[in-house]
Amino acid sequence: MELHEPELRDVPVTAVLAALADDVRLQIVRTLAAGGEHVCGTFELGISKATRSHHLKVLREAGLTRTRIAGTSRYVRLRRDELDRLYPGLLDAVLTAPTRS
Amino acid sequence: MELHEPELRDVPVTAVLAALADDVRLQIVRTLAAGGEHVCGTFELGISKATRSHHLKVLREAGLTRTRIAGTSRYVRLRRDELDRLYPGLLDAVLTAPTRS
DNA sequence: ACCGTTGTTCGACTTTCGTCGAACAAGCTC
DNA sequence: GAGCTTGTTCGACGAAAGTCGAACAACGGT
Repeated sequence: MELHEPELRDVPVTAVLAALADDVRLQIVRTLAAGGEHVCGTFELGISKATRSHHLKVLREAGLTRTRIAGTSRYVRLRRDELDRLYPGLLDAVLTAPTRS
Repeated sequence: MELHEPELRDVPVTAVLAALADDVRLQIVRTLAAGGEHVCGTFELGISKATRSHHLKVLREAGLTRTRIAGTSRYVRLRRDELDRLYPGLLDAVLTAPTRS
């Protein structure tokens, strides 16, 4: 399986912002921001696995996450260092924002 | 004319991000970031005035801009101080991003 | 009062997006 | 290999967003 993980500098800012402008994806990012790798299936999102797969794809193709395949599972992690370097303050601003349901 | 200009803290982060996640609106924000007030009609956007009006409304209702009415013109300005206070780094990160396209 | 300017609002249309069930692919275990 | 688990892909659907022309409203000037 070929995973499309673009260079962050090749992704339009608007695509990065659009990826973050969704409640479900923001919840995923918040979870990932705790650090480390997370298995796709362990997110508590209240959506179908098809939709979860879709959102994770959006995040990955926006350059926000990286995915490692191991067996039947996929381990996702936030590309925090790269994000902080290219968009300093962005992630922090989004993550420290109040979690209005 | 009643202008809807919400308190920034009452706007969901996702709405702020969504407002910024559009090329036309980002161009408007970049122009406004130069400082001062700008008359609606002076933006060079290559779109119809109906569409321009729509985008300015989105920005205003996302808490990003403030509009002052004077005669038949409207003067728009960026709510930079409030934005920097509530989302430190966000605007800078977006504005310093390469202007691809 | 008339006309031009400025900007909003109203359909209408097209495209994009979020969502799901079903089918599929790949791996693990027995 | 059979069966289970994990996750993606494929339509399909409804909702939302971007776009426009046309109509409208408000103001200013002559």
